[in-house]
Amino acid sequence: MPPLSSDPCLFRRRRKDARPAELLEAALTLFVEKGFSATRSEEVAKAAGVSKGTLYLYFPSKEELLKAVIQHFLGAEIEAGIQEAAAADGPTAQAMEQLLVAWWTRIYEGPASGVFKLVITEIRNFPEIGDFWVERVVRPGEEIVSGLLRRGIARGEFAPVDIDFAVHSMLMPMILLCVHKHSFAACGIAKELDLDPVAFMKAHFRLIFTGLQARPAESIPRAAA
Amino acid sequence: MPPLSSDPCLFRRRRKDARPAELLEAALTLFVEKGFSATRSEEVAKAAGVSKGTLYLYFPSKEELLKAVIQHFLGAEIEAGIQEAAAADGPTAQAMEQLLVAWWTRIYEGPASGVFKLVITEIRNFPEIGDFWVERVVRPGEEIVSGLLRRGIARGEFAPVDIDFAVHSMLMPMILLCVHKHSFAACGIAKELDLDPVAFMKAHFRLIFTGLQARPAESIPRAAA
Amino acid sequence: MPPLSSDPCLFRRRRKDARPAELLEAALTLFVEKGFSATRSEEVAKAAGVSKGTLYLYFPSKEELLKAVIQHFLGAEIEAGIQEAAAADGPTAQAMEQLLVAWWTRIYEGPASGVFKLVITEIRNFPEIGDFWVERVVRPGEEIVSGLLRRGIARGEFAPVDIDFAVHSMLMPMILLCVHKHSFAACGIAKELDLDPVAFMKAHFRLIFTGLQARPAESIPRAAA
Amino acid sequence: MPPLSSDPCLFRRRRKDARPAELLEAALTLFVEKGFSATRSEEVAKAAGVSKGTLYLYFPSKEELLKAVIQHFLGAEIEAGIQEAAAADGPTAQAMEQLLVAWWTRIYEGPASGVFKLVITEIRNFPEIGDFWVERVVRPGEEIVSGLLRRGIARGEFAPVDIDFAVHSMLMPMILLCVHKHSFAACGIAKELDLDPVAFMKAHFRLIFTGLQARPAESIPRAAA
DNA sequence: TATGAATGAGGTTTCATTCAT
DNA sequence: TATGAATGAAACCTCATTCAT
Repeated sequence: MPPLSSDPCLFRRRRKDARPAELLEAALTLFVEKGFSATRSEEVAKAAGVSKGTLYLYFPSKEELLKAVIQHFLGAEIEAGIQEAAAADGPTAQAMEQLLVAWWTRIYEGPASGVFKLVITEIRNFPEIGDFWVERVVRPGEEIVSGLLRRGIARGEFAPVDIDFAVHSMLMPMILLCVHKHSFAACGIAKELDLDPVAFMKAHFRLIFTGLQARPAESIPRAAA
Repeated sequence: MPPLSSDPCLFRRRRKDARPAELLEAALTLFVEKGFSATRSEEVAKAAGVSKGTLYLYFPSKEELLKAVIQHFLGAEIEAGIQEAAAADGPTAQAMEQLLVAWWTRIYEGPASGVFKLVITEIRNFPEIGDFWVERVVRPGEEIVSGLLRRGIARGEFAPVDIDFAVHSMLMPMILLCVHKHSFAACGIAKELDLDPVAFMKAHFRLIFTGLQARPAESIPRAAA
Repeated sequence: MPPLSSDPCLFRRRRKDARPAELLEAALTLFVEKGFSATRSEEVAKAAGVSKGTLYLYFPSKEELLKAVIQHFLGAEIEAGIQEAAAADGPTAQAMEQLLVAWWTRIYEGPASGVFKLVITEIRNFPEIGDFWVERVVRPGEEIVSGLLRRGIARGEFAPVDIDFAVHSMLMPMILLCVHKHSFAACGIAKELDLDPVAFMKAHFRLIFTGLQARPAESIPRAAA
Repeated sequence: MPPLSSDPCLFRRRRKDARPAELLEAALTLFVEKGFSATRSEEVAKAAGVSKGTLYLYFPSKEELLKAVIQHFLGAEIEAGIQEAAAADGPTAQAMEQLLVAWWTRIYEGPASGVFKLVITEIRNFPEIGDFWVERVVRPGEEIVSGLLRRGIARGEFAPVDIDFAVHSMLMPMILLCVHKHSFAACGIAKELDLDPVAFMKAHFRLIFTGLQARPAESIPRAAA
């Protein structure tokens, strides 16, 4: 029998190491569901299986917990997106569609989707959140898409549209989809109005790319035309 | 001589009649800014220029105030949209662009924009809100757009796309624009990333209509093609 | 047609004169039902058919209203009892029974019964009440009964018992009957336990008088006997 | 060596176990003194030596505290009375006098006396109280006395009076004595009118038993006789 | 490290009282 | 005289945070 005592308490040690992540997960779920103010810190502790006091061993205040939640859950998917974008190859529209659908499906289905709602909700109360949100999420995310768009325009695959506007036309519905998942969809209200998110993503990107690929002349007739 | 005396107190009466609207406006501003939970009812009262107690003469509880706020600020713009949509004439894309830009510019600039953020934030805590939100906002709004889209497809102006998806591609950025106005934009964060909302609306609708007007064959090449 | 205007406003005048009594009646009912603290002054006003402000034209505060209520409703029945007691004639037990049953039936059925509950409930919060209560109710009431008891003893009709104790044995159930009317009986709780109050009064006085008329020797055997 | 460590904190544990009783005692005193409505929950807490918040760790609301108070202080004395009544032996009047004086002296002197005033005062506001009051206090109390009365009548010791009326003639002064202790007597008002409660109890029961033991023929002459 | 009893500032709501009309 | 809108002190209750164990 191996000596158990070499680690004073392996089980406790494991629990201890896992605690912060468990607390962050519980906090994310509850903050997204009820909002930061309406969530009691004891609820978070209980959802993570610990007592009120323990929460304060890991986070000095509820507000710090909020900031930690946002920092913890935003990074990974953006990083992954950047890597995959760099590897995108072949016809730009096709590559982008594949990339963006895969990437946003992961975001939509993972915890990051909740962070969008949380940040939108709380940023005016805690503006410090804004800085790293822009730096770590907004700017990298936009750069992934704008880089590929620029490539498509440079190659003559896309019409020379305003890059910023096009990026927003592409991504805003993705973000709202995430927000929707944690507001209306989570209520089970108006189910007949619900979209299949992945099917919508595909249809949306195809519609946008169709618009980008059309020669301007074909597009909407001006009053003057 | 007109009968003046039927009203015992004209000044007080005027104040009394105006109070609910003043309180609703103050409440909307604060609820959108700080969230429902984080807004103290006394703050609302003070912002409306009355005392704590007066608020409760007009609304029986903070929660009822929230519901009244949402009901009060959503109706007008939707109604207006319906009327204008019925009058839309001429080439569908052109008519829609004019209609939607005008309509959403008004929504974006008026108090209704804040209601989107508020509803997204609070609907899970007060599911009763959902019912009239769907009935009075979501469904009418979608019908305005889907009706015109169907007309465009019937006339052969648009490709026969999935109507629901297209409606969402068109409107989701509008909604997120409203939400953005009251979260990131209101913080003054990352100003260099801000869009001019009306210019974006125009570019967005044009991009979408371009996509809708293109014949399918022109659109994104499939891997199999 | 007689000139109506000789009295500026006869109807209003009448109302005005009746107001204090109407308010006092409403206040008594509500104070007895819910307690002084738990009764809102607006409720009293509404029950009397006037507005909150009007109440304060007649009584300077809620507390003064309470005192006025107690003063207003306690006097009459005691006065009447004294007069009737003086006129009581014939065999003392018989005369007392008739007097007491009639007297307490009126008290039980009239507003004075509520005042007992009210005074018991509130005297510790407003000790000023106590002085005139003792002077105007307790002492006169006891004197009516003790006077007759003394007469009965002097005439040899009753055994020479302790007068004070006998008075209390006679009257305490009367008072508790009044209190009961406004607590348990008013709830409709345990109806099968309810007594017919007048029948009980008769039975009670007869039992007491029987005890008073018995010669001591007949009474309860002592341990030493 | 006994296992000490199973209890994480003996001192705190002791306090925690004692808290409800301490709070109930403080609440009884204050509710009886000032009435339920007029007692602030913070006063109760302070009287029990804890802070406002602590009260709410043990009782979910002020109203639940009231119900708990009434339940807590009524049971013991009734139980004891039942036991003693069952053991009562010898001549019924003598046995009853001993039993009732001892029993009601304990009630009068202990906390149960206050509960009478409290229940009378609050039952109309909280009718739920009525059910267990009737079941646990009124009915058992009446049965103790009516059982012994029936025995006395069956043995020919008492005249065949109406049992219910006699029970009330006996007990109502006891109850009013308790109420009096917490209203007039507690004010120090009209001290010259105060009775010695135990002496009164004895005199009262003796008077009643004398009445019960007299043959009806001896009793009050009717007008018709 | 973990607990949960305790705190008390602060939130929502009520209500006695005032006062302009 | 009568009203009822308005006030703000004070009530009930919550909850982030602390700390003794």
